Amino acid sequence: MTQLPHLRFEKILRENKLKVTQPRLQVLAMVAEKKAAISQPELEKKLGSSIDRVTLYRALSAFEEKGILHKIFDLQGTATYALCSNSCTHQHHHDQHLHFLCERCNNVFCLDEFVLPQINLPAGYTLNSVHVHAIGLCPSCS
Amino acid sequence: MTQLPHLRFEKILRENKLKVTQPRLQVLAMVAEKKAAISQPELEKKLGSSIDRVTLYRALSAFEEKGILHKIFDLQGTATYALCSNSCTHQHHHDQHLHFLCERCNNVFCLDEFVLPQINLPAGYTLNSVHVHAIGLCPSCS
DNA sequence: TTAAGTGCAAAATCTTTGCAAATGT
DNA sequence: ACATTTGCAAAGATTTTGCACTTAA
Repeated sequence: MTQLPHLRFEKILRENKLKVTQPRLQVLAMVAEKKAAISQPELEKKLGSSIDRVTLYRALSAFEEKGILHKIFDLQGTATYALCSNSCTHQHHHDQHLHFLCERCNNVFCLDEFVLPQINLPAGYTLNSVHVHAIGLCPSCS
Repeated sequence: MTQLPHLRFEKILRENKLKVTQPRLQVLAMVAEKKAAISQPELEKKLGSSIDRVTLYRALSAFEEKGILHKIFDLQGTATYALCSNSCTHQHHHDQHLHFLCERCNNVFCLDEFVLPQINLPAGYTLNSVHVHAIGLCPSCS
């Protein structure tokens, strides 16, 4: 967290046996830069023609597969991506997630530090993880 | 609930100022028939060529707009649709929702009757509604 | 050196739009 | 009779695939 971003991303890529390439570093930097989760179209717009659309798709799926990013669907059903926090181990990754979806600006915020409540299910269901989407207005839009 | 399905759907359509047409009745019947939420591709497959793909899209968006169906995104991000329960007023519709997403069969189950827990948010956020996605194995897959 | 990753072109999906014909009230 | 809805064709958007060239290790 305190190291230079560039080195941090290199480390993440190496740890996941992915080659360190310009496109991947650019995508990670752009995802990290925004406080909220970012969608493929938004990334594409911001990256302009510096990397190919297909490369972006492939980078995002590789990152998702490795658990570097996690994918959240916003209110319109568009996939958005956010860096998994440091505390987000592979275990934890599939566990608790609290996301806030703003109805006005449509941003998705990950509130990892907030603990989720217990969920009770009918008999017969096996529970593996819980995703909570809180919907309303974010601080900027309130 | 006790009336004939066909009449029930006619009533729903009339109440929402939508004309009672064959395509709409077919879609509603098919959604009601399945216990889990159903996706557009699945509906399209089941309906075969009896109604046009475009008509299906339009029916689904009309129903969603009127609050007749609600839309849930499954684990792959595909939109699925389920009938709002009778107790699902326009108010309530935007409130509490507990959905179970099965990792194995990928079905989405609405567990409307289960009460959602209280969610605590950081200062600055205005909460309007909460969607909980419980993920695991449904009774058939457990 | 060589396996992995990139970019381009093209295919495959998925979703929307325009408009004339058909249908419900 | 008239506004709504449908079906078709076509456009637009999104995502995936194949393959030759490039690049990181």
